[in-house]
Amino acid sequence: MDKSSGIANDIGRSGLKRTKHRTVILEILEKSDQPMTAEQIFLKMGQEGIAVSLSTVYRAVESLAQKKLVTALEISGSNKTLFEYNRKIHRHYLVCLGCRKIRAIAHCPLKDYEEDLAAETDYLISGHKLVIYGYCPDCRKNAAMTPKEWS
Amino acid sequence: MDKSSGIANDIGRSGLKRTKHRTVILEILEKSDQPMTAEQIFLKMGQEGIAVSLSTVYRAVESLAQKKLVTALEISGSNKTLFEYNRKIHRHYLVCLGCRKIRAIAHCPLKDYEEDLAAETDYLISGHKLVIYGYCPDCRKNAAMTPKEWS
DNA sequence: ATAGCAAATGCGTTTCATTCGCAATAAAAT
DNA sequence: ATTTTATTGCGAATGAAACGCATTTGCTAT
Repeated sequence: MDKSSGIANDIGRSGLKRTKHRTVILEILEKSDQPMTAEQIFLKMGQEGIAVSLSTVYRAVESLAQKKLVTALEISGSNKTLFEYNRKIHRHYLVCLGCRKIRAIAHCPLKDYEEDLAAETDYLISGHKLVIYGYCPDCRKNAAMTPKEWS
Repeated sequence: MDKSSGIANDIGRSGLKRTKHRTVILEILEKSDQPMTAEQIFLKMGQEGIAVSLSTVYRAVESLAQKKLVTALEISGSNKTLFEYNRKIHRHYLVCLGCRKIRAIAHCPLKDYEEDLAAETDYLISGHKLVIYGYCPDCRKNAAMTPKEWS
């Protein structure tokens, strides 16, 4: 079996034990175009015939997040934590208030701003989190629908 | 009693009943330089000798938030919702990862960016949420301390 | 004012995401 | 192969927030 590349090996290299469950979880996240909740991962594994306990999914995503293999997102509008495969690219999110789909934004408009802010406040800036809310093209027509809160 | 200005009257004008509890809660938030959790408000009221049920605090901040008199913040690092008096100014937050103090930032670097993004994605942009993380001047020296997660 | 009504409150209970304890199991180290 | 150590399963615990319902309080029209 190939041990020098792939997701399973990323886990090994991280210092975590390379278990079946963690491998599958990371693969599921890698394939998903949307961040997923622990429960969604759990259900997906069930569909794929992989028996796993929900606690294990929680513990797996937590350890994978600690090792930076996945990223945990807290995007309001749901009280559930979302997890996504860490593609090692700094990105932001555009959340559709209609269908709740999450779209990643590659461009970061804040690079320069952080420097200005550091100079102004004398803070040591570590990073930032930006989420933008709106309605996607498909949902624009229905934008009058219940505007779910976001702030 | 003055009925044409002040916090109590803001509540009345919002369509909510002007109750003692809601008035006190809004006053507490107005005086606080930090956003507060429901429980902090509850405790503060206790200190001030005002008997109130925690459920009531939750319901009060919820209704006040609905009427836009207070703003609910979900800043990760704690799973508790923070509430702040709505000073009707669009603002962002600078969270110190050391002492967890929250400082408001008046300048918003995203005004132009939203337009570009709308043009690029064909989304109807409603708003955004930006939180910046770092270490305040006091905490910089200890920046090596356990860096609490923020993403 | 005051009676009548809808909204707000208290208190206890419930929900729901997430975490934890502990015994059983599987992965890495020796 | 055997020991060591991390991971898993299961059920129970936690903790923030929501809820049901009986009671009380603020408004509003008389």
